[in-house]
Amino acid sequence: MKTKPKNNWPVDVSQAITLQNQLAGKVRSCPLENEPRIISACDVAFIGPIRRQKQLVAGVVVYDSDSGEVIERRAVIDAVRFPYIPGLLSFREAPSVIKAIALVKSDTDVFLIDGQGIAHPRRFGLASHIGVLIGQPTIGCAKSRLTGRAVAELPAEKGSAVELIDKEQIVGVVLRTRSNVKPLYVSVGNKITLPQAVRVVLKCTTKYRLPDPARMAHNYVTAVAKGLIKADKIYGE
DNA sequence: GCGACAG
DNA sequence: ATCTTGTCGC
Repeated sequence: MKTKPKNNWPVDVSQAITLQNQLAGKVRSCPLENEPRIISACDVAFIGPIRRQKQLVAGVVVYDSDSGEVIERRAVIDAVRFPYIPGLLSFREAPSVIKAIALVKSDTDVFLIDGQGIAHPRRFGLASHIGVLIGQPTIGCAKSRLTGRAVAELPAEKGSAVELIDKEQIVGVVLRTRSNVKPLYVSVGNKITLPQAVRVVLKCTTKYRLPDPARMAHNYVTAVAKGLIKADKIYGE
């Protein structure tokens, strides 16, 4: 019989932190070979009222940045197995996101993840964790700050960016994707450089704060969570 | 001990 | 993340 490629997800906080410190050494910020065209955005939505959220929806939207069209999209329903703890978000969302990514048939140049990459206390946020486990390029694209401070005042115009520094290290950038609107926090997830990550985010951001594929992924998983669209596969009971 | 804290 | 109405501004 065959051995199923299974990952060991800690159930304990100290074990989770130890694993992050261990896997952080596998993150690579090497340049992306060719110009990224196919961008796959991943996001998660929770099912039910705030108290009874025992399941979540993890989804992926494969986007062609040349045509602006969606090539493919997949979603899975899974059981929630870890609480939300700042700094340990990946243990709550990554297992399910990886299951959704496994259903995607199209090839992807880079994955856009809703959360931090190395802009994390242990340099191993959700985007880095997913990137290392799937061995693919990932970009951390968060809507708020986890750690670090901007080195300067961020101009109000779209396109402006200032470095995000944490403990003497440049861990990401605060990026204005829309004039006079709260910025995004972009960081390297895996197998990409920070300048390239910023370029990708700006390239697929048109009229909203979030990059188009990220926004589409968010709307998609929200619709599945509300039962308006069917999931491709159900794992959790 | 106090404040901060991705989704 | 989720709950939840109207309101201010381009």
